[in-house]
Amino acid sequence: MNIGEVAQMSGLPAKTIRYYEEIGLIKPLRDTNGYRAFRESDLHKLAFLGRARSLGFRIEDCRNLMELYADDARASADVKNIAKKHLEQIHAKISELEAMRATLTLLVKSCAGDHRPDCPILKDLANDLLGQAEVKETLAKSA
Amino acid sequence: MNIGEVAQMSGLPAKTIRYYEEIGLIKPLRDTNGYRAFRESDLHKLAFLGRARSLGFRIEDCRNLMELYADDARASADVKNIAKKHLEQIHAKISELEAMRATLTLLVKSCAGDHRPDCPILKDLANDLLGQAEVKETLAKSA
DNA sequence: TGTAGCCCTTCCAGTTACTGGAGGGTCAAG
DNA sequence: CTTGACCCTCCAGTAACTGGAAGGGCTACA
Repeated sequence: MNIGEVAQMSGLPAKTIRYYEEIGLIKPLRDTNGYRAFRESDLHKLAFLGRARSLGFRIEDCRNLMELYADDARASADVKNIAKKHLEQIHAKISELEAMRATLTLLVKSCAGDHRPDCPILKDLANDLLGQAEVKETLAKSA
Repeated sequence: MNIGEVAQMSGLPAKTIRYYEEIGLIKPLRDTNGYRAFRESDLHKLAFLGRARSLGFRIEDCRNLMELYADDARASADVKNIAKKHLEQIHAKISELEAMRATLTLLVKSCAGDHRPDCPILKDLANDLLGQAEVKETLAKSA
């Protein structure tokens, strides 16, 4: 199979597939004309990678997961650990984003959004630091 | 003020402050010894940037927001639009992450996590593509 | 006056996971 | 024989920093 076919079947862009080869995730054969010759096992790996990436696993996690997949003597605990750590990071990211969302939602609601310059969003961005007593002191000292 | 002090007060790393100067977000003066000499207005801008970044605004949004902040004739609608677009992207990202979380949570729960190789997580990753009828057909044709 | 230690400078490289594009071979059809 | 759709490699760019090397400046203390 040429790269176009595997791209089609795996849903990954050809560019990405070349990149995965470059970083050693797959090792397709080569035809005499220099074209990559993908075996079914390569396609399988690409599918695995696509699925893992769509679940947000980082490339290095994907590499480890593929190694575990290939290792008949693996312990499922190793797989589970990778997944659990990833899940924790997802939790953390969601929390972070939800905090942003909460603040931004309030700010957007409170802004008139008309032709006038008065804007609670800008006020919030500006009035963060310099109202703090600690910073005022520091500034006073250094003056 | 030297960069160390503003770093302290703004909570931003000195490296980041230098970077912000490099991309033109701030323009501190220079002492005769070549050290950056920050005014209070620079510190104010850095605080603004820090706050905006902590709400997840991209640098280019920050740049636009700072321009609007400096423009007495701004329309709050312009600010609100930037914030609304950003909020939408946060929504989208949260949804994406929540989908991942849902799937991963199930997978992690279903994995024994012991010394045995059997692992539903790896099964899920592997059994995505090659079970699909469409791909089977394509493979059959090209064989 | 020397030197230790911390602060500051610039510049270069690396991070993540691709993506776009230039410049140029290959192949199948008409 | 040319046209168009493939394929190749290599280089650069993305976002927003971060780390580190190499070197100069400043203050304090012996």
